[in-house]
Amino acid sequence: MTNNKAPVCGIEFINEEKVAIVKENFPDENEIFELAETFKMLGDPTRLKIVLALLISELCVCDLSALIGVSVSAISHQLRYLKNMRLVKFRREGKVVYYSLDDNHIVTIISETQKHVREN
Amino acid sequence: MTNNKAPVCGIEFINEEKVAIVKENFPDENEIFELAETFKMLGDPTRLKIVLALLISELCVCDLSALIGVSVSAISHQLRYLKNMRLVKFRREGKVVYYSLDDNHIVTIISETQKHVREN
DNA sequence: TTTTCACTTGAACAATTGCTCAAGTGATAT
DNA sequence: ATATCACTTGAGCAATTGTTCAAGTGAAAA
Repeated sequence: MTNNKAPVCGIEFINEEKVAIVKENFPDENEIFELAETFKMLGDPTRLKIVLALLISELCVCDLSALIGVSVSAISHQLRYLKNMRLVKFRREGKVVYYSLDDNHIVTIISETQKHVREN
Repeated sequence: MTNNKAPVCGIEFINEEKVAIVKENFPDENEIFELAETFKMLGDPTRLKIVLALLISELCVCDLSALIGVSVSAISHQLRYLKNMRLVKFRREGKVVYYSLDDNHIVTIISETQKHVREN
């Protein structure tokens, strides 16, 4: 089954069997999409800083703005994103809204990735 | 030191001390940037599929194109990106270029993130 | 009730991203 | 030499992203 012509695109499959084996062991499309979504969520410096901060302590929007150095509005937009992704939760105390992490796995994901960047 | 006026932006710091403590325990700007870069790299479905595939087997550009269902050119562009990020390496065998993973940590990062998406 | 404060929200905008297309490279086959 | 094949590359383009700005909301103080 090696070196057959693909009828549609005209590309020769160098190794159809290998491709088939990989396909069998592949996560389903939906899981891949969710994996990518999770990585994308952490792939923006502002959002990552928010998560890193909340990893240490519960904080209000104003604190996060001062700490990270971007506008309250920008922080709020990103917090909504993270809230929709169910990574953070919040509680209201008078006028102040406190955000905290609503996830157990993120610590491990981040520390594993820290190992990665430190050893490269 | 709580509830002081910030002279510049007019925002009240709800908790300056807490912000200071977080700041002390924060990774430096450069590490945060590299962390975000790593997550961003895995945050695109096409690139993630390439990595997931190479996690199983060494493959050529043509195989990856057939497996993932995007053009050879698109795959090649993403492989260059991943090569620059030193996540993949390649070897030439005649006309065919085989790509494989050049990283040990990525397996752990991905499987930890799989736990995350499966339990949410 | 009115004002103030902490935050949210939607629109708008520039910057970035991932793709396609067409041309180009390097290695083998003819 | 010439052609073919596997892949690379740069330009161009539509879609997405992260931010700002201005207006709006909800809670508490005046």
